[in-house]
This record gives sequence, C-alpha cells and structure tokens, in this order.
Amino acid sequence: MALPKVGSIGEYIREQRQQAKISLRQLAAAAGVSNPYLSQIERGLRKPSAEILNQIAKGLHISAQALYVQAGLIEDKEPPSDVEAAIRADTHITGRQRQVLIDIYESFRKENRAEEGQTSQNAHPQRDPESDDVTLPEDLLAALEPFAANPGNSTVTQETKEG
Amino acid sequence: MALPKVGSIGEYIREQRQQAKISLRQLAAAAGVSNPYLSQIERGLRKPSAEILNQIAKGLHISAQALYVQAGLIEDKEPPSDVEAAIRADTHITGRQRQVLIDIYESFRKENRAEEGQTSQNAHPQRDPESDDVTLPEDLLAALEPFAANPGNSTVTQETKEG
DNA sequence: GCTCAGCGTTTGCAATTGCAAGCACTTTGG
DNA sequence: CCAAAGTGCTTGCAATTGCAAACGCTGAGC
Repeated sequence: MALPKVGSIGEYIREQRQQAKISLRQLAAAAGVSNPYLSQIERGLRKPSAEILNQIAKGLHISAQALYVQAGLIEDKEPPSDVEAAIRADTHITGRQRQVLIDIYESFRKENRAEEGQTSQNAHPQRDPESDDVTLPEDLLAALEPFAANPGNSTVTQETKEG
Repeated sequence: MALPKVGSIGEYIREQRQQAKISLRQLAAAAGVSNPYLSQIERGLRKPSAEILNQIAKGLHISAQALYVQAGLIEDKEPPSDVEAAIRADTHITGRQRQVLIDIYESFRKENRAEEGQTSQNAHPQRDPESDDVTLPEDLLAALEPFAANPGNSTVTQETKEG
C-alpha cells in the first residue's frame, strides 16, 4: 500500500492552487505547512494527515469536504449540491439577482472549461496574470454596472471571514 | 502541541464503540488498525491520520464526517445558506471565483434585508422586476472590472424571466 | 556581466505514526 | 488449581510525516 490514490488529491490541490494563481510557497504559508512538504503532497509523494489537509483547504478557501472527497476519505456523500439549483431555489433574492448570479456562475464554469483544455498541454506558463484572471461576458458586465453602491463593505479578493 | 483536542475524538470513538457493544480489538480488526493503536487513539495519546480516521468510521458504521467534526477538522457550522454552501462545495470554480460569487450573493442578501427593514415587513421577495435597483459594494464592482471579455455569451437579458 | 528575489524541488533529520509482541487483569471451566 | 480466552494497556521498533536548510532554475534590475 505504498501508492494509494494519494495522487489524485495532490493533483487536485495543485489544480486548485494554480487556478487561484498563488505560488506553492504562498499556499504553504497560508496553510501553515512547509513549502517542500506541500510540494511533495502535490506530487503524491506524501500522504498528508487530516489536520494538514484541513489547513490546506482553508488556505485554498475551499471546502475541506471537497478535499476529503477527492482524497477518498469521505464517500460520495450527498448529491453534489448543485449551485444553480440552490440559486434557483433561493427565496431571499429577486428574480433578477438570481439571473445575474446564475449567469456569473455559468460564465465561470465555461471559462474554466476553456482554460482547462488550453493549459492541459501548455508547457509555457507565459500568460498575463491580469488578462486571464476571470472573464465575464460583456453584456453581463453591463448588467452589473448599475450595481455600484454601498462602498466599503465587501472583501472580494481578500480573505473573507470564512472561519 | 503535545495535547491538542484529540481527546474529544478519542472519547467520541470510545463512546460509539461501547454503544455498539463491541470490544476494542473487534473495532480494531474491523477498521484494519492494530489494537494498541486504537487504544491510544481512544485515550487521546495519538493523533490518527485521515485515512485511519476514515477506516475507524467505517468500522463503527458511522459517518466519517461526524468523526471529522469531532476531530475539529470540519467545523460543525451549519451551512449559512444553501446557495453559499453549494458555492463553497463546488469544485468546478476557482477560489477567487468562489469568493466573487459569494460576495455578490451576500451583497444581494444584505441589500434585500436593508430594503425590507426600510419598507414594511415585506415577506415577498418578489419585488418589482422593473424597479429592481440592485446594488453592489464598490470594491466588489471593482473586482468585477477585469471580467469583461467574450462578448455575446450571456443571457442576462434585461427581461428577467422571473421563474 | 552580476546580484537579488522568487519559483518548485531535493536532501538529511527530529518527531510522530502505526504495529508486533508482550504485559496485567478477569472470566470460564475441566 | 491452572490453562484458555477474553478484555484493555505498555513497550520497543520500522516506517512515515513534516520541516529546516539547502539546491538549481528563471526573470527583474543594477
């Protein structure tokens, strides 16, 4: 049992980290682990403990459960909580807000799919960190224009109060 | 960190085992770990890895998630909302995208609450689709600025097709 | 050219996990 | 009485985790 399916979780962590556009060292610092250890984890050379796994999840701002599932530590659990369904079912927002949220979400999904196919074989990570950040369709952005208000409230690209 | 909160999970395992009326050795065999090691885990002398934890959960026929919660690896916090939980659990989007979505959603919620308080207690989330003056925090809008791209893609048309 | 800073990786090494073997105790029973 | 079989616990010891200190590489700036 020297090589279980640890590889998958390492790859998953690396994917998430690269998608978040942060360096290995940055994530290591955010997660409170050493850089070399994180490197080995990502390459499947080490099997991180549950504690480390949780810290990495926090550093990546993703659900620890998602990591555990990837690691095969939690079995399939419940239906993969469809974001779209949840948004549609939410009664606390207006129809227009709902539509905007769903559009943004779908836009993200679409963009990620495109990037995945692009970068899968791309050995040259020479890309504008600004340009390919996240992209939204033009008319969607236009729909967001009138939203400006309530300054000084959100912490969008920074850490949230995510405990 | 000689004595973390491992004690709680050990006690929890022991409680569950005794409730199931099985001996330490039986559970150890069912979980695929050695008896002495399980003994030490139950007394909080060892901090089991995620893999071991999962095997013990299986041996106990309980949810691995319950064990992780007890171990403090997954915070028991109930999902703030289905939408937020779904967004956080989604593995198809990046951390930053997640952040943006959640921030937008929370912004919507906050705005709606504010308006609710302003007007009378309007229990109907469906307000005028026309006068839908949604507002977003300033920095949140700023975070959305670099998104413009891929024109002609979205369906965020002005006509809210109000489900 | 050279230096400084950043990236991911490799290399020993202390600390810890996890186990095989054995310990002390209790109950059953020939 | 004493072997046999059950309980949980203690003891070394191999294997692994996790880290500090390096390494080689690339790009920015002097």
